[in-house]
Amino acid sequence: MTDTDPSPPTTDETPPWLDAAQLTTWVTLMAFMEHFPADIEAQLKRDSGLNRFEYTVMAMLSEHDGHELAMSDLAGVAFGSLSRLSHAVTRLEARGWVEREPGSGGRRHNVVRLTDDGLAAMQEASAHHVRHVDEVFVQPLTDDEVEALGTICAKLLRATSAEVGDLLDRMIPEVVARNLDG
Amino acid sequence: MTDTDPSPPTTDETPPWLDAAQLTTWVTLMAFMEHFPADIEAQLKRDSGLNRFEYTVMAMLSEHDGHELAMSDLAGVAFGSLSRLSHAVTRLEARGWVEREPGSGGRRHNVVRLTDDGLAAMQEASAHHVRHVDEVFVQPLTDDEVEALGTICAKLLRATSAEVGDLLDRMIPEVVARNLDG
DNA sequence: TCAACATAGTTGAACATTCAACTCATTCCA
DNA sequence: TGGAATGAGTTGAATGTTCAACTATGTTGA
Repeated sequence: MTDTDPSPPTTDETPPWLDAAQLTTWVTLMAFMEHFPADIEAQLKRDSGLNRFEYTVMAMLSEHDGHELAMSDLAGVAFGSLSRLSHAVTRLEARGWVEREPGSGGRRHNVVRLTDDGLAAMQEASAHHVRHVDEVFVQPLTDDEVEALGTICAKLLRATSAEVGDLLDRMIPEVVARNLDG
Repeated sequence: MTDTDPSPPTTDETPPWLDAAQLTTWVTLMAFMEHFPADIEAQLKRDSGLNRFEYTVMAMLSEHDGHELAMSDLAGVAFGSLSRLSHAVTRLEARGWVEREPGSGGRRHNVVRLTDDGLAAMQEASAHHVRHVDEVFVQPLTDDEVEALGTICAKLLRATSAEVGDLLDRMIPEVVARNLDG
């Protein structure tokens, strides 16, 4: 595989490292990945004692019919592994915010349901969260930037995993429908 | 505080939840924050047995004069807390890739230095990493998208923390200089 | 009908990060 | 000179995530 042509990149060989513009964005993105999620976590922890994953789990439950979802489906829409979800549900169960139930009907899938306390906690939590998201996401960006960010993240996500890309494509219309007229 | 005017938002009250476009991007961003860093981690772990933070620490050391940096400075440029860094350095030290040294000169700051083994490991690691970054970041995006992503992440970052925004502004010219002619 | 396999979920141990407590040197100023 | 206070760094316990092993149900096909 000794490639004697040093011209355009896209070969099997090591690609060149980033140019100035790419490097600037890459470093910014690294900083973003480190600090932005941590900021969201901190707000949730402070205001509701929940971490980001637990909040997402509760939010997804609260949006769905009967406030319940099968473990695997919930893991998918909350973007986590089944194991991570199982541990998280154990913690939420201990606080009385969700309960496990052996699969309704013939299905052997276990479902998780939000309790009344859980729903109340969720409403309280989301009031704070909405304010924070407004501050750190809605206010700083123009409409064009919001759109561009969505497009770019979707592309990058698809480059790392086609499955996640597909999951997102299926999920987004549902999320939008649930939130805008549910 | 019963607000009887349901018109424009930006008051002290709870802002409205996201519109369809914002929601689409927000969900995509949540998925991105969950999966993209995990994908980078997985590549580093698989190819070099390092996590993202450890890789960044070693990369920053390898770029600096004498391959050494004071703990606090290193924590800053690697975007982590001093405690996290101290634990990470303990792990890297155990593998013989870095060594601690009581502050050179009069200063009482401890410095960390990359060993020869560490530098070799880093060169091996970065060869794999460069290929992966090319695949999941450079190839999927146009030049305009790269630029837009940098701008947007910087804005969001600044909205969550002015300090991190400032740190980045100071850091980026240095990183670019070190990588393009060092 | 039985064995093999796949799917859904749980669990415990290992590991990384956070948090709060601590040490040690340095500076400030009284 | 001699404390407070400050900054740098370490440490151990608590928490959350991952990983691999495990259970249990369901499905397939000989």
